[in-house]
Amino acid sequence: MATLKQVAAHADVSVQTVSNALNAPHRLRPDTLERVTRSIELLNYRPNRNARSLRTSAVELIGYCVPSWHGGQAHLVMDQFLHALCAAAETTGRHILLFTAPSGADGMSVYDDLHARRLVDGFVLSQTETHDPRHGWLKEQAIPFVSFGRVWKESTQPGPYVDVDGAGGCAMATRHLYDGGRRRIGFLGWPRTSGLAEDRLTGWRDTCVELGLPVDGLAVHCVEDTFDEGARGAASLLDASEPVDAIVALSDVLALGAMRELNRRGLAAGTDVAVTGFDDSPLASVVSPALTTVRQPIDLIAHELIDILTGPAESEAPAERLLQPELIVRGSSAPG
Amino acid sequence: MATLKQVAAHADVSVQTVSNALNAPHRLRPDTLERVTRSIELLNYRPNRNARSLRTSAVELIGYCVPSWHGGQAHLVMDQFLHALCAAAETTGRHILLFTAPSGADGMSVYDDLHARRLVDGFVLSQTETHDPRHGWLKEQAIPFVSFGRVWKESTQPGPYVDVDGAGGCAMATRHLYDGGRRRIGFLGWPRTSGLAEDRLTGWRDTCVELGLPVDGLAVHCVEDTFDEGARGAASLLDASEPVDAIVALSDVLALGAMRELNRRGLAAGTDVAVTGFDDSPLASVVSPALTTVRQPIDLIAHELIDILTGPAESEAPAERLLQPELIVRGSSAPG
DNA sequence: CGGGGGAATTTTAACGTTCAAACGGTCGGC
DNA sequence: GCCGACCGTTTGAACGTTAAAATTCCCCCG
Repeated sequence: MATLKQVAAHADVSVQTVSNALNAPHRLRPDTLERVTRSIELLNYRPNRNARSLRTSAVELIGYCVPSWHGGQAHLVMDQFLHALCAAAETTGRHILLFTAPSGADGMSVYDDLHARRLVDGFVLSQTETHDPRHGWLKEQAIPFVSFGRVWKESTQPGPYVDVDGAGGCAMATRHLYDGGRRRIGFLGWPRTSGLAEDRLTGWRDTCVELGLPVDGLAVHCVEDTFDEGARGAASLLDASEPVDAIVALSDVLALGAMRELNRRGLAAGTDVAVTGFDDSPLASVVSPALTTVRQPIDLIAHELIDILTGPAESEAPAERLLQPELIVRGSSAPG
Repeated sequence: MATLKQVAAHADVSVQTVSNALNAPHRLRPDTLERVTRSIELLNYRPNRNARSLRTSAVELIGYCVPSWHGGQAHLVMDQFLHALCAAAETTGRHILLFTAPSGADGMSVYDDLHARRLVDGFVLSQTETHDPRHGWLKEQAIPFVSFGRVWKESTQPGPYVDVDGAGGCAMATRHLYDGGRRRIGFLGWPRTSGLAEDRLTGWRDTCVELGLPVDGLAVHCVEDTFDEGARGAASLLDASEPVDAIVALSDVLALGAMRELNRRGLAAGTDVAVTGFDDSPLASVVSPALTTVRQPIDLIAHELIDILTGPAESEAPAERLLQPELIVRGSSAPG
């Protein structure tokens, strides 16, 4: 494996000149640059990242804690997210380093260790939970990080974040259903302990109120994210004295459960009752009619995360970016 | 951030002694070790990985190319796999570095670059395709790697691999259905161009033949991995002059599609017609009755991959490990 | 033609670690 | 009481790179 020294010898210049050819080419006279470049290519030289990192004390690696799948609740879009994050990092010459850590405060030593041993420059956090201890701790340690997802139920966000406007997404879905002629729109959610669920619920409720649609008794809180719970929730909305003609679900899984229930009752999803989901997971396109759903702008999220993390040292206020999701209209929400 | 030199000064020994305290403690006299250890803890010293890597030329990082999700076809267990791989790597003090690369031969320069620039020691390959060019190329370049998944349709495997016995898995499922009293078992697969599909098909076919069950006309090749295709395939098996009483599906998605079709016809999955899937994806537990499915031993796979990659230099023959999957029996395959 | 000055290049030193060799001390054997 | 062996520790050098300072080069101006 060729080193800087060998390239220098070959091009008959000093080592530093070769280094400059790569890191600050404008400093070289065109003919020298040309000569050095040729030697570099001829010897197939690649800079040794470790030596570089040792000198500059920057490893160009970003830590990401790969979440453990706690019982059933899967992250159906995690592979998309990781791919996007990776691609975004690579546009800046960086890479993603994966690691595992216990959740909660117990995991902090892992973050600390990775940073102290200089395996990573900083972290991208996801799977943010209410009262997530990581943000405050990292900020205190002055370890660079950015969070995908807000720390719910905190008065102020410790540190920079990127998040998707869940309320806005559900509002879009609700308005879309209204535009399709729906006038009694139910909501399938999770318990209110989840900040994310609360956010999305708000989007549906506010929009309904704004449009003059009813909301009382139209929000169902499913206890877990399964087809069955979605079906059960849908059933209760359909069995009401005045049944719904549309359902906004907090997740694709709940939405698919609802569609199953419609199917079971001989109702056509998208014709008799419209349904929308959230996340545009791979499931959405695997059913028929295909599921109308709210897609998070994953590539943009990843790009913003990397941008914030690798951008100029944060000024006074940490960056806070709330991105708008996109409504993917498919068959399940055809006009009624 | 404390360095070796500072710890040495504090403990009043040489730098090398501190280094030995960490890497070869047996060389120190107990009292010296004790003293050095105390200084290390007091100063909260952590070895700088870059300096270490520069000296030893081993980065303790393993590259993994995060697959891009090509249109719909999602990797529902990829998050589990990544978590397991990460955890396995960490037991050896290593970590996973993610990257993206174009598929096919075009991506080889990325692998080459990562290795040449010393960002990784070696690679774990997955999403192995028929005639995958990566294995041969990496072997030729003498870059360490191990593959999850065989290179199908090659006479000999270039390099070490870990794989799951798909034929065995489907055989288990088939035998399980037989034991539950099923005597006419259909198979939902993919086109034969996929080595993986062929492997699983074989397991079903051979077992049926062995048990004296019919196979003619009982294998359907779905063109894509969707609920609809699964439903369509199931329909054709049910519409036959002599309908099936059980279905072995190549994937959980196809199995769920089949269950939907049963549902639509007023048949009870698990009672009237038994169904099994493959992968134990999060979907399996999200339906009711829950799906009987073949689970790949993900943790074991990850462990074996890391073991092979980080183990002693390969001897004559590269390691080849074929692991047995596990049948997860749930409601969808209740005895008929 | 000598000097000034900016551009191009080289020299020096350092980043933090580990390897290999050298060193000093202690002990047992002859 | 000297030599050799061994153990524990230190010294010197190197891994491959870049920042900063120093030097050389080249050209222009007075």
